[in-house]
Amino acid sequence: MLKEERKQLILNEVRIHNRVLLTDIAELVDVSVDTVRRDIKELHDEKKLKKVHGGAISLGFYHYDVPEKEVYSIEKKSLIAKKAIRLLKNGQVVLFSGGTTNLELAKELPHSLTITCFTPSLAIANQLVKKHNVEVILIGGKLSKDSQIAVGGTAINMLSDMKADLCFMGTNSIDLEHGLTEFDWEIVEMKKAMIKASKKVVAPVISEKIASFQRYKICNIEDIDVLVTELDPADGVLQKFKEMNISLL
Amino acid sequence: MLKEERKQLILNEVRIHNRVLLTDIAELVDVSVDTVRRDIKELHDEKKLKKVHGGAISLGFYHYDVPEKEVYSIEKKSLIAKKAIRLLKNGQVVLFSGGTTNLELAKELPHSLTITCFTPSLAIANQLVKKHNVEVILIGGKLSKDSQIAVGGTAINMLSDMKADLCFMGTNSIDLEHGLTEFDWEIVEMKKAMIKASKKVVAPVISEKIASFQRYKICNIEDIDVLVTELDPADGVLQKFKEMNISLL
DNA sequence: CAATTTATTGCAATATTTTGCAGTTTAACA
DNA sequence: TGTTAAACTGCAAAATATTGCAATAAATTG
Repeated sequence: MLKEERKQLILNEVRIHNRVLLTDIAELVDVSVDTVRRDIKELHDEKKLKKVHGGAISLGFYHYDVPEKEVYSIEKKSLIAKKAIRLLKNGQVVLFSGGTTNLELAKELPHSLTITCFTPSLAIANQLVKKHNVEVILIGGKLSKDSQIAVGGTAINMLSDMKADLCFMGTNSIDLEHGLTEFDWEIVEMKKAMIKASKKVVAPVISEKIASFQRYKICNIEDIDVLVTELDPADGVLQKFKEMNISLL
Repeated sequence: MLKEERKQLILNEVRIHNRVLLTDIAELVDVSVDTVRRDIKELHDEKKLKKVHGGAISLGFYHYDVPEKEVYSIEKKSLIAKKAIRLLKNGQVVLFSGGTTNLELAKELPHSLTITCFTPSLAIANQLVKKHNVEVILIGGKLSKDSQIAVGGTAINMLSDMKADLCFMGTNSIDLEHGLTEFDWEIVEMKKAMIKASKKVVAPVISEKIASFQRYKICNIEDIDVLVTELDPADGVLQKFKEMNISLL
């Protein structure tokens, strides 16, 4: 393994977990702790992370402290992303909605994957363009200020002209009875159009969002084909979904 | 095996695996490591990959989290931006092409300004959404990898349905005889459509780009209404433009 | 076409970088 | 304050980089 590669891996680990232990990395890439220590020292000098006793932590984490909850949710999202990526195959056309879980998914897409991605989300497009083998197609329209997602007629029209193999539908609220729901009507319209434009709908969600609902409905639970959570598919919380014939990951 | 063949092979390996080892390539194509090293050095100089100790890694991989690339001659661009902003009035509809000068313009837009901005550029949209009183409308389409601008039929269609008050047309080459020119045909098509979609065309350009031209033509000099440079409007370089009835700023 | 230049490639000598190890020092924590 | 894990130092082996050079192939020129 190249040194630079190792350094990238360390940075990525820090980004996902906010901290790394020298010993973990050493074991992971099978080099001595000394080497990892030197790598981290260099990254520290490059101001890419903060070296601490026993390992390193992310710069952002150190300066303004992220609430504990947030840290763990990044790890959960990363796990969900890794699971969801297993659904992707070369040559597919994929539609990404917005949301932080989908953002993590976009970040962690392997560079070797050759797919075409449609997205109305600025943040996700920013990540996708970094992947050399991913063709990115921006869905245009008025940018909703808070979610940074293109909404409105233009965007929905563009969606009506396409059919994706897969849609990663991020969501804030999912509930057995109420289905997928949102509080912003413009976003609801977009998401409805996205579901219509896809053969298969995948919902990557953190388990804490299960059994919550908002004002406006996007779709029924049955409209979801695959549910990806950070939990084990055998977890009790998910069994009702399984009974409704939704694949779990 | 030809040298260029080898270089293509190396690039391809990097594209797929995100890294190559000198020794692997040397064995694969049966040349000495010295030769491979020289090939990789050239590719590095061409900025096609990043040479590292023991091999090379892909640029995208390396720049995992470096969103902001340093802008060349930022002071001049900032001055141009400040001048160009004087052309804006509340309530206007403005079209932004890509380019670093336009990016600087987007960054420096005052928060008090209430305008509607259309842009096919990811980087510029990123800046514009930060301005609370700016409504941003993303022009969708296939994202060109290097320029990060939406191009193609969808984007051009969207432009054909609109009329902006003003268009900030960034450019790499401007010349009295050849007009505005570009080397990428897809971008040329977009820029043509943008000019057609605007009542008034403003070209913010660094003076060093004056009197240079590329392969493909966007428009004639006369199609430009206002030329904004970092120079004093009385500067000798600009007088020919004044004679052609172009406003200087 | 012959002569000359230029580009490409491999090799050898030397320099530099990377890495792991051992010994010592420093910092964390109960 | 003593114990332990981690950090630092210097060092040597291995891998990689650099440089100059010579042999050969390819292109250019008169």
